[in-house]
Amino acid sequence: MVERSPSTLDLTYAALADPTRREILRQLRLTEARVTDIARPLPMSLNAVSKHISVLERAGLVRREIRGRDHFLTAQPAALAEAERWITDYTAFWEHRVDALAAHLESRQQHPAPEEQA
Amino acid sequence: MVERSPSTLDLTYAALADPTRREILRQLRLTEARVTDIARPLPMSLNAVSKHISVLERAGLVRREIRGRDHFLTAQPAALAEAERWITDYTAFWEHRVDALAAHLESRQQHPAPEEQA
DNA sequence: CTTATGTTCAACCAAGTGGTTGAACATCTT
DNA sequence: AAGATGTTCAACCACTTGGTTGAACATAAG
Repeated sequence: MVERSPSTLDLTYAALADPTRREILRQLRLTEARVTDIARPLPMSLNAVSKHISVLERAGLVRREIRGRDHFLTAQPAALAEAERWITDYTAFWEHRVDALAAHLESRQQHPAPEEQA
Repeated sequence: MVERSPSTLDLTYAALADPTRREILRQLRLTEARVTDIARPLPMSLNAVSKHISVLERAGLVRREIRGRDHFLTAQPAALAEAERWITDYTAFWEHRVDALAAHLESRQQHPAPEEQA
């Protein structure tokens, strides 16, 4: 019942967990686009797309610039940095362990410890 | 109503979107652990933790090995590869664009010489 | 055999998600 | 002013999620 507000990392990963939202981001790699432009190729209502965009916006992955009645969206790839770093740090930890294991095995192969057996 | 089954990427990002599950993964960096071991430091019931572990398992991020009554969990960092690649590919696209823009501006500023390549 | 330990299953609940439709609001065009 | 276009807001719905409790199941230990 503590209901803390979700962290940036939570929001980012949750936003990326939906294929429609990833598709929207992919669409925004090329250029900015209006809500309607983004919705056109997607197999759902404009309102549904509008909701997806809010999720992306809340996660900081997309920024909105209102010009007249049009809302132009641009992707904010920098917002992915934290999410990427979590994974790379995590896997880096493993690569270190694998390296250590490899080094250990190699050293044992070259100078076999007498009290251990393969 | 088409209700396709969620992709691996969906499952992975959804699994990472919860701080409890990230904490579980962090705990499993060091060594394998039993469900009870994982649950002990967490501020929720064992059953809740059991559910979180299922989510991680369904995403392939954790593997379970049953020995007697104990279920030993090990992290599977390789399962993060696809999720990481999506982000790196995405941001790489941007870095390319930024590089291209920088090169363009620089070449225009410096000289009519078309020698780009740092 | 009986009891304690480790884990899941099942039912429940409140809140969130991903979609819908219909209305409202804002702005551009005629 | 009137109409068309772009977008959000609000209500609704089915489903999922993250938590709970209580029971059941599986195995280890006395």
